[in-house]
Amino acid sequence: MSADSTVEFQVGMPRNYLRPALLLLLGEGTSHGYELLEQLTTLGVERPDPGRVYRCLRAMDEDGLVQSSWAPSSNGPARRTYELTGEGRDWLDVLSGSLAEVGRALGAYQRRYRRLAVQEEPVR
Amino acid sequence: MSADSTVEFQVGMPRNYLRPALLLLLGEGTSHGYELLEQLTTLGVERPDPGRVYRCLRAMDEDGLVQSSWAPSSNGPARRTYELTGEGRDWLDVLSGSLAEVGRALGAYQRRYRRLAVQEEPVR
DNA sequence: TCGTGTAGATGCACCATACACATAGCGCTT
DNA sequence: AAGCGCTATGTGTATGGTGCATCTACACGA
Repeated sequence: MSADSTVEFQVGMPRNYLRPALLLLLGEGTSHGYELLEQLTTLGVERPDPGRVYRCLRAMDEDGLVQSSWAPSSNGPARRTYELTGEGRDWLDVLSGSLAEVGRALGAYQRRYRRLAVQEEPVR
Repeated sequence: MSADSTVEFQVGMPRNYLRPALLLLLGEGTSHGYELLEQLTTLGVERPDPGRVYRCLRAMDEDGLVQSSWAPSSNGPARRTYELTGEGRDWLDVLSGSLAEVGRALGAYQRRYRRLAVQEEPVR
């Protein structure tokens, strides 16, 4: 960085990314919040907020995208396990399509950035 | 959609996408807010909010990422033209890197989604 | 002079996100 | 049995990004 940069700024994952991410994980297999919390890191959610994840799951439950049921654990308290519903599966398809569009836009960004980068730094 | 879906939900562009988008456009050439507003659609910002764009430009001006100056227009009111500074160029590099990471995560998402899609619908 | 396009800007409400914190079961050690 | 750490699920709340409405002002043609 050329300056000291008291400016701090970060870009993040797409808006409302949590829902499609959880839907995908649940599409891969029934699971519970605590486990999903760990698996989210494999989808780009660096340090998932437990509160947000649990709230999101409950919201999707109320919306009928997932179905929940309690299941005992061998080494801890009971778990609320979530299962993808048909409607949830449909939404997974829709949202993955939206994310694909976002991905394409980001691809366009990268191509234009690289074009800019090589023409400004032909040296090196 | 299988159900009536009173549920409406949309994923959007990455959080704080506007800043890197504007920095890229300004990297491609000095411009003014109203023009940038139109060019943003080419970077995935579907219906850019004028208020937000102007505010973002002013904020980057205060942060020293861009430099502004007034220029007369041939067919309308004067324009505040923005030019990328060295620090702005540095931030463009940083932010495009972050966006690349987001893009990679989205790529991972898509691969896993497709794997799921083909294994559940081997027909067709 | 009235409408339309250009150009820039403010006010504000909403909602996603981030962060802190609370609760509780279970196994293990002291 | 008490304390500790891990598992597991939540609630409360502040912050701030985002969307929407609105305002001003200039230029130009009908």
